[in-house]
Amino acid sequence: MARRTRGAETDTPSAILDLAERLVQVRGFNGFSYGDVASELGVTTAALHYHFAGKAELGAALIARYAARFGDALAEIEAGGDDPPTKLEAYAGLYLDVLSDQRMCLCGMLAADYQTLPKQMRDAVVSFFDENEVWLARVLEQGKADGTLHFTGSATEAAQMIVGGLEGAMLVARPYGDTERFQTAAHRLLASVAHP
Amino acid sequence: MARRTRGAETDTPSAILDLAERLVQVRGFNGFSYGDVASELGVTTAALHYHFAGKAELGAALIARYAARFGDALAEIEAGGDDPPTKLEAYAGLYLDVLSDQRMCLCGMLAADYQTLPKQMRDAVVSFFDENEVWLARVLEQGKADGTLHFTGSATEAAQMIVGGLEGAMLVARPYGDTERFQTAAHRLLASVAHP
DNA sequence: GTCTATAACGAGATAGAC
DNA sequence: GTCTATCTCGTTATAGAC
Repeated sequence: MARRTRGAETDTPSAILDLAERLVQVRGFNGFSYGDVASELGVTTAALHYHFAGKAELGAALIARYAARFGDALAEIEAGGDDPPTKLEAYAGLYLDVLSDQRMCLCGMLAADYQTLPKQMRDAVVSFFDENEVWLARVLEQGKADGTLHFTGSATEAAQMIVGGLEGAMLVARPYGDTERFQTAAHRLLASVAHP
Repeated sequence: MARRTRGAETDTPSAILDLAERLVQVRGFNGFSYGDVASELGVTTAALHYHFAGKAELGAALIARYAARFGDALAEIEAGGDDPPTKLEAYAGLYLDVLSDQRMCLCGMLAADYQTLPKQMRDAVVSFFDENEVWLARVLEQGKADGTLHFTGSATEAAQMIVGGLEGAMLVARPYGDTERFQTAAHRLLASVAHP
């Protein structure tokens, strides 16, 4: 047969990215190796080097795919046409989905590893946060305009607090293995921009 | 001469802990080696193994010392006798001090590395967060009682949000190299338990 | 208490066969 | 596109001299 049309993880590069993504989200960028990915995939590390020249390139590809997927999810929320408070809930839901899979946000994890990352990865991590904050700030402005949200200071500042707050809630919830803990914190964070 | 009475970092074990602590806070537990500490200290790795049997023991000692120091700082804030809102500001100030030194909170960093840590370290990380939350919850209760703080839900839930929020604000602020960003987020977090 | 020496292993990477 | 084989280096750890 030729090759699957849309089966997502049938090709090797995607399978590598899937495995490496999970490993980074669970163990950190310095906590996994080419060998880990190769053995889980049932190939040798040489095969990995064929698809991704080195760990830096693999890491950069991971962030690019993750950011694209996250961007798609944001666009989908936007297209939903719900009111701003509901959009914020949906946004927090994206984080909850990741945490429910026992993972940390990829870029939150890489933020911890930041000082050890190759340049290309560093810039991509910062861009991820920038994009999230721009999207959130827009939703917050919408809410302020239509009266469904109420907060002091700039929308950007509020957006930065929400991104940091959600990342931190994930970070701390994981050692406790407690998604409830995340949800409670997330609701409190969102409530802080919802009440007059 | 005999040996310094209180010069803090004159003895080798303390010097090892100081260097290792900074390395973990900057690079993560899987981002530094005995070799890094040894070369910075000007000794061999064999000398390190004399003082700390292995990386797991060194890591456990790091958390124990860090938690003790943090506990002392909390007791000092408590002893200050300020009102609850001022105590919360002082608490956030502890995080700012760490971040201003270009470091992540030791236990926040280890929370990211959690899945790769030896058991003894895992338990100590969770205990650190527990102690912080108990202390914060007490301050929040005080504030609620004397009318200087106002929040919905339990004090423990609010405390968990604050700890997670501050850790996340640090986590994200570091890639930006922006302490202002942390401070703005921290003030917003504290404001969410301060206004009626 | 620190050193030299060395063991034992794992990690990232490459060359060249198939 | 994947393999075998190999290289080089870093990391943790130990034995024994000083």
